[in-house]
Amino acid sequence: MKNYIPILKRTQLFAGVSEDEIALMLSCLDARMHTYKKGEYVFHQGEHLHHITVLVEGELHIQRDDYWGNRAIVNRIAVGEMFGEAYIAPQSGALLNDVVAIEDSTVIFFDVKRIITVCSSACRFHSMVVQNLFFAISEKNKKLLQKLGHISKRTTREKLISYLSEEAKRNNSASFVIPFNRQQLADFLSVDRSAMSNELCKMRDEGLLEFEKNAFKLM
Amino acid sequence: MKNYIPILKRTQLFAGVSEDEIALMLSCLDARMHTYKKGEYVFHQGEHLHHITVLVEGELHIQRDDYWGNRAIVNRIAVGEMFGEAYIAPQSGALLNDVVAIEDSTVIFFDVKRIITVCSSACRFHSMVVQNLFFAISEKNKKLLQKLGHISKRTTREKLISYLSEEAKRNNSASFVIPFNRQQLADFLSVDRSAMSNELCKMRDEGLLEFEKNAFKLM
DNA sequence: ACCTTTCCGTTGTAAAAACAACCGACTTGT
DNA sequence: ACAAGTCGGTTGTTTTTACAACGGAAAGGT
Repeated sequence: MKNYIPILKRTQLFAGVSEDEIALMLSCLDARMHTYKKGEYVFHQGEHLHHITVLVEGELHIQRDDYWGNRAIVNRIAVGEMFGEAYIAPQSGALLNDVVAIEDSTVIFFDVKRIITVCSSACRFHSMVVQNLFFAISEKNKKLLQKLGHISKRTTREKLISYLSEEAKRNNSASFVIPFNRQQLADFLSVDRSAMSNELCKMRDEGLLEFEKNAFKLM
Repeated sequence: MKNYIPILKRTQLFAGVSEDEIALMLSCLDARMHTYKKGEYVFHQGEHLHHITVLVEGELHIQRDDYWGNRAIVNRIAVGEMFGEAYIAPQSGALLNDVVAIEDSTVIFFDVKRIITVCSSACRFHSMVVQNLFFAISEKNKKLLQKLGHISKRTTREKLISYLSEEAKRNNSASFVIPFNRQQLADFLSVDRSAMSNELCKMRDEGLLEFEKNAFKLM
């Protein structure tokens, strides 16, 4: 687990905390590590969570399959990001989604109670972690609102424009690379892949944008 | 402001804090009250927030209008609920939505910095408020995920089934009353009102459900 | 080098949604 | 009591999407 301390240091959760302090806090927060093969499930719909999960290697998708097999990628977790903050309240019910490793992945679990219950003087940086978690959840909240902004658009074209505009803005450039292939982007925006592909090409033909694979350029 | 202390006591934010303690904390948290007439904007898209807003009277809608006038109700704030938790992080940018009073409303603003910076011993219950805010944001996070679950369904019927099923579950009954009229529900689910109305009636004719105004019964 | 798999664009068809327009019932204000 | 406005259902048309199926290019493994 110590190998991953440099990665933890760069996470939102431990921002501003030194590696030495993190090492000390690992036991204080009851940290536990686990690895998953590509395709393995980290969590299943219906489970009850009591931990914050930080991804230190690989990539996770939070996804939901409905009764008829339509898959929606609710979110994508990259190295350094975490999962489970939506379920830290005691009254939170069961997990609503599946969490799947789409690459070989390593995660570290932190006991929620240990985090939000400020412990003895042993953890001088504990309050900073609490504040970091605050900001992190708040940010994730905001991201969900943004995604909602995209998906609530009525047509595939509008969804694409909404998403791509934001990516351009986020990268401060009309050219950028998105972290999804076509199928994943379609799932993310909750539309049909072929229809979306079609719409993308129409937009390209109309001169709205250019793309090659995952690299886009807005005009 | 003191008139609303009983209401604050029943909010998530002040759960477990006595009215006397709340009264003491109001100044500690730099609480400020403001009233709005029906239709007035509490916040406009593009503003920067530094406060948590608690609604103590009336009703608010968080909504977004796109370039072409389509309105999406991102969320609905009832008395006792709060807004602004998605923007408490210092790196949070501008507000992405409008917040509108749809009834004459009264809100109380709390300075974010004052909340998350634990103050001196004067506020014995401060840490409880911090923990409450944690759970509240976490819960809101979860609600957004649930709404995403509805909206990411492909068809109007599926969205309706998803939403209504959840309402039934939440009320522990096949019969329940929803807090939206038809237009608001359509906006919430990001679909066309008439198409949705049509679909609802089809589902009724197929025996899937019954309804009268906002009262629904699933079969 | 060959086979397999994945990815992405393309096409045609059927289904569904958006849109516009209208009407009757019910509220609300005066 | 009347006028104006809101609300919800209905219908027909146009636009958009979902779905299924195919093929070529690229990637990956043996």
